[in-house]
Amino acid sequence: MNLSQIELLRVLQETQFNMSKAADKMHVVQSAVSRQLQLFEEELGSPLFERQGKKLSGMTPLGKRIMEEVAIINQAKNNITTIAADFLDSDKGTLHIATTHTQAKYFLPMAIQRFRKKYPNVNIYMVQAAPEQLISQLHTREADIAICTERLDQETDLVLEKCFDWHHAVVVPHNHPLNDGDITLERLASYPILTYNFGFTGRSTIDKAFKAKGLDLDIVLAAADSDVIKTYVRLGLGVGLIADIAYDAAIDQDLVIHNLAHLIPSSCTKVAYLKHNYLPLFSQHFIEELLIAAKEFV
Amino acid sequence: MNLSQIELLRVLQETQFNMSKAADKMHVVQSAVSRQLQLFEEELGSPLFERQGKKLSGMTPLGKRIMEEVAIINQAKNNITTIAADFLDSDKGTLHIATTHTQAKYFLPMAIQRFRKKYPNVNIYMVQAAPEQLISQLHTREADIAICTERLDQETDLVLEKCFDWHHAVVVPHNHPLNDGDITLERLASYPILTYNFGFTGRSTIDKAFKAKGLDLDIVLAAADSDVIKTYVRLGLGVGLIADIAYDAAIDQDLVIHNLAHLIPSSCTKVAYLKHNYLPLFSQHFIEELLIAAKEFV
DNA sequence: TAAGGTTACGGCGATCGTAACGATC
DNA sequence: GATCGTTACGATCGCCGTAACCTTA
Repeated sequence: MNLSQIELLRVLQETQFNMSKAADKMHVVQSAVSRQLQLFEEELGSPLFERQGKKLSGMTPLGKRIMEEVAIINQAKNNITTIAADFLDSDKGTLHIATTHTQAKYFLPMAIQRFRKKYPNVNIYMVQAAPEQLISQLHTREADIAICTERLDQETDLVLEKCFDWHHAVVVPHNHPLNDGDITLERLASYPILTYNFGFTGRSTIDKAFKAKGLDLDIVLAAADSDVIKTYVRLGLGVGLIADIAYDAAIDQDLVIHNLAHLIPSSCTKVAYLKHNYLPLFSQHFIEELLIAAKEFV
Repeated sequence: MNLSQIELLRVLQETQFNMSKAADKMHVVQSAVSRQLQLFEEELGSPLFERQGKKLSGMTPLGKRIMEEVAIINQAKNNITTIAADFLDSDKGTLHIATTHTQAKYFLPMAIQRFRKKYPNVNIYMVQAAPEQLISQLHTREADIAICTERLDQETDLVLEKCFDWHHAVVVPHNHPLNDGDITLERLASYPILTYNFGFTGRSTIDKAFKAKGLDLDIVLAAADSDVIKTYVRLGLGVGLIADIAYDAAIDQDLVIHNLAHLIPSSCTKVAYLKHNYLPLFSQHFIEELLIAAKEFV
């Protein structure tokens, strides 16, 4: 048994058991992968993968159990290199942040600006993705830190820290009838709606609130991006349901915002990272910066 | 980085940083160890060991931190081979039990006899040691399971399961004056005492009980072994303070036993094994057998 | 001088890449 | 025939062991 065999198992899982792709990822030829897998299975005495013909089609019960240990080993191995690098020079490195558009544009800029000043030699990569992909990016180490609102709570192998609570809001042009009188969910539902894609930026909370009142929404446009929504609100397509933090008082003067705190439950933006995963000091400091920025942000 | 380097770190720790001994344990020559350590430290970029001249004298802060990950990797690696072997044939293997004399002689026989019947192909090795060594034997994998009374509670990386409670008792010859009238700690303290070595079989509980009353014990003989104590009680050296479970009604007819349940707090025999350490099915069954035997035992 | 560690060097074997072949869609 | 995997074979490079040397108790 050796570490490349252990890593191979992880890569095979990531490539859905495709040896050729795994070979590419590991920078070796495909036949090397084939042989190493054979050797490893031979050493253990039983197959780890189910096979259909020659292709791998899944994992055996033994394989699944062993993957738990494999994941532990890979993480500890990565920790060793990270810890050592951090010890050598804790001001240098790379920070991969996975987040959604709304957070990247409205919440993160302040924290990132300050962080850059403290750590000019840290490269920041911002990975934008849908919330459901953020978690898998943590697991595949494409991202070190994930920041978002949805879908983080049920994961048991993540460390979560709350940043700030926010509410949804309506944005409409100045001449819109919604600007007169109280706003209710019923009134809102009578207009064409522009809001986030499902799974984005508290969309599930929106749906739940309307559903609880038996209201159907006429969603004419769904986007991952608050700015896209605002653009089409300006064009008169309907009323925009966005995060209140996505309204910029300076730029969005041509739109009127009405907070829906009393109608739709608040959402919470959180930062997440893998449990048992060593984060370099600068990453830990970035999280601190984030929490400070969050307090000022609300 | 490779697995033998990881294992080397563990072995170096076990040998108190002696490369020559580590080389022996790993079945390679000493120069190979020297080079592999150099290579590994070079790869990480900083030394893991403190040095006095050429000799290793301790671990650097970095080294200590990295040893945590090393321990995780080694354990997971061992788990992989154990799981695979267990999957191949779960009725075969080796069980290393570390325990003290009292448990081995008076508690374990029944459980072991039954276990042998179920698993005739499992080799049982009984490692006898002082309680304080049992834990380190778990860590070094000299033992899979430890059974004893003392010193297990504060360890956070062990899984503990309670077996049974027992009390201390006095054993004296038939003609001894203690056989007449009530027994008190004060009366006991007026006789020469024979009991366990410190650290063994609830000795600390005994000391605490007498100390609480301000009594000094005149200990004429301390042994690790209940039978040694009984032998010298028979020779008239004094009164024996032993575990009640170490009195065998059939064999010890020439001695009178008085239970001290009302004078000395009870002790608890526990079974312990490493957290996150995969135990083969037969080992898990042995523990179950142990718990059943414990219920019948009291 | 014994015990512990380093360095240089030669040999062996593990593992890789090339390449030809087999299977499955 | 494109994709995916296996097997055979030659070459290379990593790692070990031998051996000579260094350092400290």
